[in-house]
Formats: sequence, C-alpha cells, structure tokens
Amino acid sequence: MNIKDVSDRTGLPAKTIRYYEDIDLIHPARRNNGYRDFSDADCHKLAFLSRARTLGFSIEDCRTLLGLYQDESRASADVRAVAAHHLDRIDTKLRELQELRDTLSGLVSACAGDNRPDCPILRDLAKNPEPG
Amino acid sequence: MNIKDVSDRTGLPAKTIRYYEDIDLIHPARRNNGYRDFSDADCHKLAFLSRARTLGFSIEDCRTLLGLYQDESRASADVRAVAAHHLDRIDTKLRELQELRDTLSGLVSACAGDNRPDCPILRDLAKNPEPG
DNA sequence: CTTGACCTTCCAGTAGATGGAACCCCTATC
DNA sequence: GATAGGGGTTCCATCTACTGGAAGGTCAAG
Repeated sequence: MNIKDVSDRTGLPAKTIRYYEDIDLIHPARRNNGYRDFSDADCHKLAFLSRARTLGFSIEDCRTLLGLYQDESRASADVRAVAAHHLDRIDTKLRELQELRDTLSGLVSACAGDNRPDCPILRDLAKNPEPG
Repeated sequence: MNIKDVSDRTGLPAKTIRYYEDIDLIHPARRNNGYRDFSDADCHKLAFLSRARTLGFSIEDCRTLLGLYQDESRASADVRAVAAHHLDRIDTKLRELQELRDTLSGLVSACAGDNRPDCPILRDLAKNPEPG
C-alpha cells in the first residue's frame, strides 16, 4: 500500500504517518523506487495509534501501549496503569479548567460590555495578587 | 529594579520576563551596564500578564488586553468580547475533555488489571473505526 | 511527450516557555 | 590584588505533535 491509501484508511494525514515513522513508531518497508510500502499490519498499528491519540494519550504513552498490544504475554495491569494515569491527568485538567471557567464566567457576566471604559475584567487582571 | 526583584514580586521566572520583552509585551529601560531597569509600571504590566496567563488567555489575547488596559478610551465591550471568546474555547475544551474522560473511565473500569493479557482497553484501541 | 497525481527529503514554524552554555558585572572579604 | 558569590547578559537548543512548503523524483493515462 502507498501512503495515500493508508492515510485514507486510517484518517491520519500522510505527513503524520511519515512523522510516526520518523520517531520510530512504525517501520514500513520500502520499494525499489524509495516509496514506503505499508503492510496490513502497519495499517493496523496506525489505526491503533490514531485511536489512542484521539483518546488523548501522549506519543510516549502510545509507544508503550503499542508495545503492550504487540506483547502477547503482557499483563492487563500494565495497560490499565497507563490508562489510569492518563485519566488522572485528565481529571486534574478538568478541575483546573472548570475553576477557570467559573472565574471567567463570573467576570464576563459582571462586565457591562458597553462603550464605557470601566471593566471588571480589567480590574481583576490588574489587581494585586491575593494578599495573605 | 533588577529582573530578580520583578521576578520575586510578580512570581514570573526571569526567563519568562525576558521572553515577554523579546516578544514586545514590555519594554523595560536599560542601564549603562546593559542591565534591564524595570519601572513600577513595567512591574504592574507583568503582574497583569501573569494574571491573564493564569486565566488561560493566549499571549496574543494578553497583548490585546494589555492594550485595552492602557487605553483610557476603551470600550468595555471590547474587553468583554476577548474574554467571552476565551470562555467559549474553554467550554468547548471542557466538553471534549469530559467526553474523553467518560470513555477512558469506562475502559479503565472494564479492565481487570491483573496478570492476564486480555484487556478491554487494548481491544478498544485496536477496534475498527466506527462503521457507518 | 506531457500532464497531473502521486511520492521523496529536508527545513522552518507553531505556543510558550525552559534549560544551559559562555560570558560580564558588582560587592565583599581575605 | 585575587577570589568567591550572586547577580546580570546573549544566544542556541529543547519540549509536544505535528504542519506547511520547497525542490525534486516516479508513474499511469492520454
């Protein structure tokens, strides 16, 4: 398979597929003319990576997961640990974002949004750091 | 003021302060020896930037907000628009993250996390893209 | 033989810093 | 005067995960 076919099948841009080869996530064969020649297994791995990236796993997590996927003697605990850790990070991020949202939402609501210069948003940004 | 003093007052690392000068957010004076010489106004601007970055505004948003802050004839509507747009992006991000969290959480719960290789997480990652 | 759609590599850029090297400055102390 | 320390300076590289673009090779169709 040429890179375009794999791109169409996995939804990954050709650029990204080349990049994944560059960072040693996949190792497609080469034809005599220098073109990459993807096997079904390569395509499968790329679909795996695409899904893992969609779920927000980092490239390094993806590398680990792909390794576990190909290791028939893996322990599911190892996979779970990677996913649980990722879940933790997402939960942390969610809490941070939620807090941010609440603050911002309050400020936006408090701002008249008219032609006058007075603005609670700017007042908040300019205020001194929390005392104490 | 030297950069260290400003760093201590604003909580921004000296590196970051230099970076902010580099991208033209601030323009501190220079002494004869080449050292930056920060005024109270510079310090104030940096505190403003620090707070704005904490609220997740992009550097370009910060640039706009700082401009509005210094423009006595601004309309609060302009400030509000920047903040409202940012809030929108945060809401979108929150929805995406929440969806991600739900999927991941389900997968982690479904995984036994033992010594056996069978794993619903890997099954999900390896599955074919949604048909239809 | 030409056209157009492929393919290749390599370099640069994105956001927002951060780390480190190499070097200068200033003050205090021995 | 030498030295130690704690500042300061610049510049270049690195991080994440790609993405854009230039310059050029390949291949099938007409």
